[in-house]
Amino acid sequence: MRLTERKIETTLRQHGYKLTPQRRVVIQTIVSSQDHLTPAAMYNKVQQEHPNIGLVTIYRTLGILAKLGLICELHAGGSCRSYAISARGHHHHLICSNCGTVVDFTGYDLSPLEQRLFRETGFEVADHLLEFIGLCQACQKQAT
Amino acid sequence: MRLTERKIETTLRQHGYKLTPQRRVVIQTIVSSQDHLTPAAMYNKVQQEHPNIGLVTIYRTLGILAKLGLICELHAGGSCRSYAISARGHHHHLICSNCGTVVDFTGYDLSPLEQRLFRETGFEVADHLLEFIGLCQACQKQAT
DNA sequence: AGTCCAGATGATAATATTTTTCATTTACAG
DNA sequence: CTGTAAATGAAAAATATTATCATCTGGACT
Repeated sequence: MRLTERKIETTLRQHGYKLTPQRRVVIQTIVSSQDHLTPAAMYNKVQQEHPNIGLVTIYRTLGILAKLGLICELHAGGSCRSYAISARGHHHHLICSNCGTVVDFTGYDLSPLEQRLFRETGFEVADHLLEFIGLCQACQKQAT
Repeated sequence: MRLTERKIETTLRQHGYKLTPQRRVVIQTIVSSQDHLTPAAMYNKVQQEHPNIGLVTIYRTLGILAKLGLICELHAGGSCRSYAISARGHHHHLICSNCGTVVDFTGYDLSPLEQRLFRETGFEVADHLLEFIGLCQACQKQAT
């Protein structure tokens, strides 16, 4: 279950951020996008309807949303500054290498592995990065 | 077991790349480094002993080594253009968020999960990205 | 050891990306 | 409605990355 526009706006306010029209546009754009967006890609999308919104605002807004955990930074696609709307709770991502579609999944627990790693290496694992790259169903058909 | 200088040099030759002194320096630097290096960081290291090696060469060499799978691109650290020497065969990384040390580990198989994802989402998974971020033993003690 | 040439290098320029600065505007608490 | 702290856009600055090109060199071949 992905976050809704409303939920994101509430969270922003709760953290003392103002809800400007520009921020609403950025939020709406990322919520309604199935794939992940770089700042530049989002700027292009946003420009079509709102030519007065600057790239800097996109950067700033994406930065805030990422800091609050409302959007997720993806690495497996081309760019490393690429964001997708977040799901509630802990989850991981499946990314289509062809169309960029991002699908979330939950229910995979890495803590047994983290414990193994602690025993074997002494590393105290604090976080992890897990993404899958492949072809979504639609793009598989297309390739046939 | 990490790749050795010799193994990397052999592979380079096998692929038709020349073994220049500059490339030797880059290889030696990354092989002897415990942590991951960005092009800029490697440039700084290399500059101390070899002030005549240009940053462009660092970029080019790291690009080649990455393409041949001799070094691994890491994302979990600060930068997304950060490389560590590769281990033989399929493996994953543990990265210390404090000192940057990279430890490889093997023996963790994600294919059951990939199969589950295929059943549930229809995604045909081709690759994955798995990194762990935490504190290595030395940095844990230091923090105490 | 000497020759040759595809490939490599470094300097420079060009391009792309991200962050800073700052005067002006605006959301929203009171 | 007002005051103010925060946000915005434009421009500049700082970083990061890639392309161009004249020159140089590793290594295959004698």
